[in-house]
Amino acid sequence: MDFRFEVLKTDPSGARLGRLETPHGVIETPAFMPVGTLGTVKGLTQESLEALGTQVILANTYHLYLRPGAELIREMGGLHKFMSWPHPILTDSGGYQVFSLSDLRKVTDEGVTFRSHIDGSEHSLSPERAIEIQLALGSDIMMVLDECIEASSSEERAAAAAARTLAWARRSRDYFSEHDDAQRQIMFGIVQGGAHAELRRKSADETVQLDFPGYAIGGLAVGEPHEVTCEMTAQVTARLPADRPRYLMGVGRPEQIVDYVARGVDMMDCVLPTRSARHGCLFTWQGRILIKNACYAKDPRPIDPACPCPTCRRYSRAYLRHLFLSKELLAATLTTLHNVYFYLDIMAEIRKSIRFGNLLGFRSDLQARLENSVSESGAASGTESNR
RNA sequence: GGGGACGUAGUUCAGCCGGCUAGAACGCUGCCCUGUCACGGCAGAGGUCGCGGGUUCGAGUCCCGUCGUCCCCG
Repeated sequence: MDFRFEVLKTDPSGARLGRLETPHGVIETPAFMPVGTLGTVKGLTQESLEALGTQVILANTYHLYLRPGAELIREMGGLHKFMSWPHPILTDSGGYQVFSLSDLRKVTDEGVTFRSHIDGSEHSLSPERAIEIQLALGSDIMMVLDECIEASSSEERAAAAAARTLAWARRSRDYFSEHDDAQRQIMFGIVQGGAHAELRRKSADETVQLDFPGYAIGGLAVGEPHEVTCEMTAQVTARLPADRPRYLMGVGRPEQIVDYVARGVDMMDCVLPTRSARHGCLFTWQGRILIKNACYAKDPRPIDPACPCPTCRRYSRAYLRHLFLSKELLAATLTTLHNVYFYLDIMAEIRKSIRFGNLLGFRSDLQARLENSVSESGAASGTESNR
């Protein structure tokens, strides 16, 4: 096996500095994984991702299965080769689509039946099939198929989804162990349990029994308050083995990420930096900028004067706003470049602060900076960064 | 000189035989986005219907005048 995870240092907060070796390279943790659902981080080239220092990206089983198809990607030599990304890739199983495409699917113990959002055709995804597809894609880390539910779900509903996810995890593991000929991939189990602490603990314990090389925490940040996300995360990480990576799925905002890391999370992914960029919301060390706002029409400054990213080195807010209002493609590219850089930068700072045993200090600094800028009414304040 | 069209939000236009609290699209302003169906979603501001008379219970809608724009014929 070319996989190895090691925790290099633990911060007083509970945060962990680590490294996850994969056949396609090392992931320094805590890590943020930009989302590239269809084998592309929308708006960016692979060269750009590399230049930004992206360690690992996330792709999606359900979407790639529908188009261009798992077999095609296998024939093309696997996803790494197909998309020319020789670095680590994590594939989500399609479990989230069980949740987000809810009006197009039907869930049973056997698996999920979907109607394609592309052409309406019917497809079924079983735990085994999800692994089979991910074996064809050849991702470094694959996820078991799980059932993600609404944050407001009752205890009964959450218990049922957790039980089903556990049963699916067992089937996934068994199928994987029988079909993993190349042994170049690993699989993570997923903890569910809704917003119910007792269920979260139970799901964590039972999933750990199945002995996965890493564990994900799913079904959070789907509408519940941040404090609840933190509490559920803490309940779970307290029960996960310390020597395995933990992946909190689908989070989060920059200031929230620190809180998750402080609860022992090693990996995260989120569409926020990429989707928000395409919708004109830019993250900076001084808070968020809504670049479409009129106050930036004649603003010659970059998004963040302290940011060394390719966009901030060269382009003004006024120009970016113009690109946005004109619906130019370059708007998405330049803003995504910045937001992804910012997220990776935050992670680098987080790792640095853990190395110094001071994540909580970093956390309060960040909080203070963000609050300061908000009180100056967000937008046009010309404050320089103190980084 | 004669004849004919048209003048309604910033823009392009809808408003049938008179009953509207005058609409749409785009634009404008603001907000949202958390394992991506979605360069998307939501909300808001903005009009004395060219102007002046008249008919009518009631006129953006009908009549007269007037100003403006455009077209056709001399």
